[in-house]
Amino acid sequence: MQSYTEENYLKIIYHLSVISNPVQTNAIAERTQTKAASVTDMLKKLSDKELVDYVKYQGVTLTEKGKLMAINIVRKHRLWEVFLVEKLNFKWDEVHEVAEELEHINSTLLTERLDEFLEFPKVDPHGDPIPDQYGNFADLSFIKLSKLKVNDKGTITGVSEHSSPFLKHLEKLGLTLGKKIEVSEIIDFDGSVELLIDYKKINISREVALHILISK
Amino acid sequence: MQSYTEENYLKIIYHLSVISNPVQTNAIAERTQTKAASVTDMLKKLSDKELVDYVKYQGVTLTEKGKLMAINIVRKHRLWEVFLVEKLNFKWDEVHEVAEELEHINSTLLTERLDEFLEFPKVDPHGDPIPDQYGNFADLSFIKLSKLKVNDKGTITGVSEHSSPFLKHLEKLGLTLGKKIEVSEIIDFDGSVELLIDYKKINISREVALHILISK
DNA sequence: AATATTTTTTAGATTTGTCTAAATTTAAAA
DNA sequence: TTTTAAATTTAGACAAATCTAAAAAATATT
Ligand SMILES: [Mn+2]
Ligand SMILES: [Mn+2]
Ligand SMILES: [Mn+2]
Ligand SMILES: [Mn+2]
Repeated sequence: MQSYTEENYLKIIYHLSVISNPVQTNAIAERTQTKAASVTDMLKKLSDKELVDYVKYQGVTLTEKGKLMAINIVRKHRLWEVFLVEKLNFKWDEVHEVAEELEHINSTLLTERLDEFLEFPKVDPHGDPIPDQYGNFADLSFIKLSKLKVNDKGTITGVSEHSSPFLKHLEKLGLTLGKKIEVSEIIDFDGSVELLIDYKKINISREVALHILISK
Repeated sequence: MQSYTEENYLKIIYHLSVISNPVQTNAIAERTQTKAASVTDMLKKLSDKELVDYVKYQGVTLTEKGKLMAINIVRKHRLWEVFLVEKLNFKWDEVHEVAEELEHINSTLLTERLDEFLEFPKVDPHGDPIPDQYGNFADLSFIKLSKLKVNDKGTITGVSEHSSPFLKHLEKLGLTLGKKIEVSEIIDFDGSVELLIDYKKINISREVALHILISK
């Protein structure tokens, strides 16, 4: 049985692995809001438990066991986020802190029943994929519009924000499901994106781009 | 901000206050599964925080502040139990441990939205009253089945023992919330009670009768 | 009232997760 | 290839929550 703290480390290492592998001490320290020395202590502990492969001065990689645990925490986090938004009418920006706590409730029955209750959602309110109980992610063939580069083309296949103001805004801009778009420019200043749609150029904020899902 | 541990102490002191006031160190130690010495340490800490009035060698009483905190934890515990049973199809003997963890999630928004989602339940799956957000309990008038006389009638509205074996036993006997019963005989020999339920006679031990709550 | 028993508290130690400051290793720059 | 800088680890300390064993206080019993 892992402590709340160990679980947070595992999850953070999991997320950081996507960017760099192995994961460095300082990167973890920054995310956990602790000091490098504390991280070193924890890495030794996780290594003793065989949840990470740790090489002094190099960094850590999750073992298969550690990875499964991390994915399970991510699974719970995202399921709870769906619950909060779909059932309790939280806004997409209100769910994170609470999910950060709920993800540590350990009960397989609870997790699986929650999944069922939510009708097995594939993505969370931010468009992030929800792994199944075995740790497998459905291959989602869409990415956030904000991840596209200049000249990339694609089709709008979903949104990861369901609020009325947001949807109305999209509609007004002509950004509806099935529409083909092309990124014509990305403005460094504010991260906003210029799109080509229906032979017209429009500009959307980074905030909006983050919640539009694109498939190629 | 209270720690998980402090919250558990507050809740336990609250429950024990009903039986004896002030609450004694050993009683708390038994409930928290710790030693008396540990309890003494915690009582000093809670006293410093003005959550309890503590008199050496005498015991503790919750302050108004401490009592409100305790009631809020009880509120969350019972709301989550309702959620688990009503929405996730948990059985009434399966909810306790999970609620024991969920009760520590601190988010007013979450608690109030959950209350609303559940349509403001007045009692939990065991018939225990759910306080409102100000700490007020609806006046529920029930008595122990063991206090009934022969020929007394009533409806099962709660239980005062939440262990899984006990609850499963009741279920097997058909003694669930809402069922109407009548006392047909009280056996002097062992204090067991003969009941009329669904036109059938069943016999329950005094031990069981002590933990069934009846309203007329 | 004196003695025995129970209850509670103190003293000192341990574990977990954290910190600061100093030492060490690795990486980058001159 | 030295020298410098950055990243990481060790050493030693601390707060929270717990423990055991011994001392002290409150109750109960003769
Ligand atoms: Mn967390
Ligand atoms: Mn999310
Ligand atoms: Mn608890
Ligand atoms: Mn209950």
